[in-house]
Amino acid sequence: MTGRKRSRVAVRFVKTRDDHRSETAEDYVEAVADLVRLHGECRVRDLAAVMGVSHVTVIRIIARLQEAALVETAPYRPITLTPRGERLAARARHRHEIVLAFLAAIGVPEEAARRDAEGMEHHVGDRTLACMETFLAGVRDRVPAKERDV
Amino acid sequence: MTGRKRSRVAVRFVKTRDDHRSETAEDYVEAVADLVRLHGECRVRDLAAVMGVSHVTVIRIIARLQEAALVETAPYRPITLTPRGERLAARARHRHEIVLAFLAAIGVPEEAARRDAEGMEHHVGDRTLACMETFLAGVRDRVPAKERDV
DNA sequence: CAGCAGATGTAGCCGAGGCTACATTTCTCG
DNA sequence: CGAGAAATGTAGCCTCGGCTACATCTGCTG
Ligand SMILES: [Mn+2]
Ligand SMILES: [Mn+2]
Ligand SMILES: [Mn+2]
Ligand SMILES: [Mn+2]
Repeated sequence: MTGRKRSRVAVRFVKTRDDHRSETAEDYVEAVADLVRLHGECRVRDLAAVMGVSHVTVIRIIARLQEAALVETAPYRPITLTPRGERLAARARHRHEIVLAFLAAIGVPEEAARRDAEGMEHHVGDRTLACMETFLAGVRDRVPAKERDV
Repeated sequence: MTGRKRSRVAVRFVKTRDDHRSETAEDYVEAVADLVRLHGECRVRDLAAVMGVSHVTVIRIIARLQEAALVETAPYRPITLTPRGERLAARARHRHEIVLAFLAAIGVPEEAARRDAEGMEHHVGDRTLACMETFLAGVRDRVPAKERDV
């Protein structure tokens, strides 16, 4: 390690920074999908309220997501997902749900689980996700649906 | 004025952004502590190698951490932790170790666990951390040290 | 159907954290 | 001792994602 190039350890930090680069896209398409499902349409103001940022921040981010062909919008019009956006939203939601259910399964209280899952989800790789699913399946086996609450 | 109608959901995203603001400090003081323990001192080039960034990035970040009274350094000299920095490093390492051990305990392979833990750790709140520790204690109970491997 | 309120867009600021290119300092070693 | 290499620092550029202030558009409602 002494005075060498990029250490083996560095790949972890590079991966984490990479996760963060995709995080905004994932959270936004997920939010767009939710808003369309819940309110029929997704407006800039809705996203601003959900994400807890100003409408200006939303506008700039949406512009980039349109560049990336994840959303479609026109001036003063609602925001919709492209097929690519839909697919990303579905993947993001699936992973989000598993992480959330997993935290609940190990006993984390509802609200804390929701809060921590929002950040953790973006760092959960395929292997970890698979282990969470296996764990959840085990819990379901041991405790049949009838006896579970929530 | 713009963000008056912040939804209840927004607190999760605000919390996640907050986690990210403390992330750099946590990872850097942890790395400084590790390097001092392993090599006797921590130089800019070591941090650059470990974090996988250029030395310029390290210099700027270290300057900010010094502002925050977490590290101490002088031009062309090694970097050390202040008492505050030591405490933060200890907390960060403790949480990091638990998250890593927890992932291993649910069956995530070594390298994947190390990679995912590096990002996940910063989003693990006290409640979640406590649940992970409880889970680990349970595993240790059920499978005594001698029979555990991997 | 006109005006106004609210939604959306634009301009321009900020800090964090990436980078390259070049300047300066330290330190090793012949 | 005194190069020259390696380490460190500086200048200046970039993107991302925050923000406020102000401009413009849309859609209601009186
Ligand atoms: Mn998220
Ligand atoms: Mn993160
Ligand atoms: Mn760490
Ligand atoms: Mn980390």
